[in-house]
Amino acid sequence: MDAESARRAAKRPPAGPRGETNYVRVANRLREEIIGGILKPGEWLRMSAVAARCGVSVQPVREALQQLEGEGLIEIFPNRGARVRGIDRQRLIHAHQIGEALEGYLAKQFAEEASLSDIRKLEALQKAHDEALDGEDWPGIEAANDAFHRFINAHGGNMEAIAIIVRFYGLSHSLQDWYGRAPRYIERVRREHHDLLDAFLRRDPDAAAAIGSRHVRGTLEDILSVIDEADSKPSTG
Amino acid sequence: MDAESARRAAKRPPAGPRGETNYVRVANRLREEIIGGILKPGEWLRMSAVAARCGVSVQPVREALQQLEGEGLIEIFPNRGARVRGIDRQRLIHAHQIGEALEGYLAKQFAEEASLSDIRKLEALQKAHDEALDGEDWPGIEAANDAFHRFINAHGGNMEAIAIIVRFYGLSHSLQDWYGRAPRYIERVRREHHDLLDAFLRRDPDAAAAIGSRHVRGTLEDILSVIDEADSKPSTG
DNA sequence: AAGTGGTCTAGACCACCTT
DNA sequence: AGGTGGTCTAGACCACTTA
Repeated sequence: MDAESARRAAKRPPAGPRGETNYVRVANRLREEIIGGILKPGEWLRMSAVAARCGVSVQPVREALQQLEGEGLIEIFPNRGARVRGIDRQRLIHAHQIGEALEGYLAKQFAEEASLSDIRKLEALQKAHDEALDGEDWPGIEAANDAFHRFINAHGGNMEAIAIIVRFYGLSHSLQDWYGRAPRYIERVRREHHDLLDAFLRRDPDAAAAIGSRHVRGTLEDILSVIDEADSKPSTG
Repeated sequence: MDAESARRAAKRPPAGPRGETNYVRVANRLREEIIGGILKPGEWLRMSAVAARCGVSVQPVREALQQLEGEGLIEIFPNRGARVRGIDRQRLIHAHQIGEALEGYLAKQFAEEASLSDIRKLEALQKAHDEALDGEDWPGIEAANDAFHRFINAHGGNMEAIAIIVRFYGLSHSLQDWYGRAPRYIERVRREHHDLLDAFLRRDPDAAAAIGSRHVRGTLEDILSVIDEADSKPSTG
């Protein structure tokens, strides 16, 4: 007896115990697995396999996949199948250009509109980042870095812009384990965060925009150099 | 006999004559109708009705709707239904902020990288815009304006950024019939296009970025003032 | 020519709302 | 309770790829 039959025989708790439907649950699960790197870029998603894994029929899976394609996470080839969208060099560059434009804009907006107490809160977040850096606490570094940028970006309340940025970070998230530990990268991030804070305290929107943009551009350059290095000597495990 | 039965009885031209599947066709059709303003913001989409209208069963419609939700065009409430996403004031502002950031960035990039012959082509596009303006040829004005901006934005080849901008223009597209004909708006657009061209010819990326951003911001301000005006005296038909 | 796997339909099921 | 309309499953169908 397979998992599905067992589930169906087990009375009737399968369909949404709460307000959740199956296709939403499947979409959430696949989204997490893609962003978390469990499902690798380029990997094919066979619908019947996903359906079996989630204990549902194929149709809710199809709907989840359609949603994820709309979000840009996978690509569906009609009558062929679906696979996790790869991140080639071009797409990485484009994503970071978008991030450059948006994070520059949002940093400028923060410089114009943030209160002094907002800036103090941001300083506290950066203090946590500095401490994680000093302790070489890698998960802590990533969390503190995310918190720092999220505080700036979310300040104006533009949820749509944040969604775009989050999606773009999600893209390169699976790469962070590679490039994220280079000492030069780490120290550039620390310095630029402090430069940003200075610009905010000086109330200098143009400087904040320039630093915010350059911050993202620097990340792209670091990633590309790590990729190129790995390409030239693929022996390194 | 209903339309669906008739279609199925008619031999076998229903399923994709080419490489097109039904859910793709339905998604494209709904997307066009939403962006084109045929389906109004806030309107509910009953799945069985859409299915009947497109001559398919309800399931391809569901998949199309999931995709459109992923793209942000509609919102789906599980077990309730789907409706075209409304554009409230907040969302309009947020969309234009994103456009401001991206179009500024792309104008800067164009100023840095475009060849002289590219700029000459852009001048020709603006000449067409000017002539449409002088002739008060409203469809021509809109087409020429789109062509002008598309030429700048597409120059760097960042398809993802263009997709975001197109989506954001699609949002306010249905409003253009209202605000688009105000003489002051029209003349501002003409002047700023020429300012952009000047900045490109001077090879001044920073000026191009500033003008490109202000161009979008000006559009937002015009739209908001028209909306506020309509709000304060709703008698105008 | 068979196999694999995506697509579509019909109908059952069930959540939510109305009476 | 009944109605409306969204959701799910099973199986048929078909496009595309193997021999």
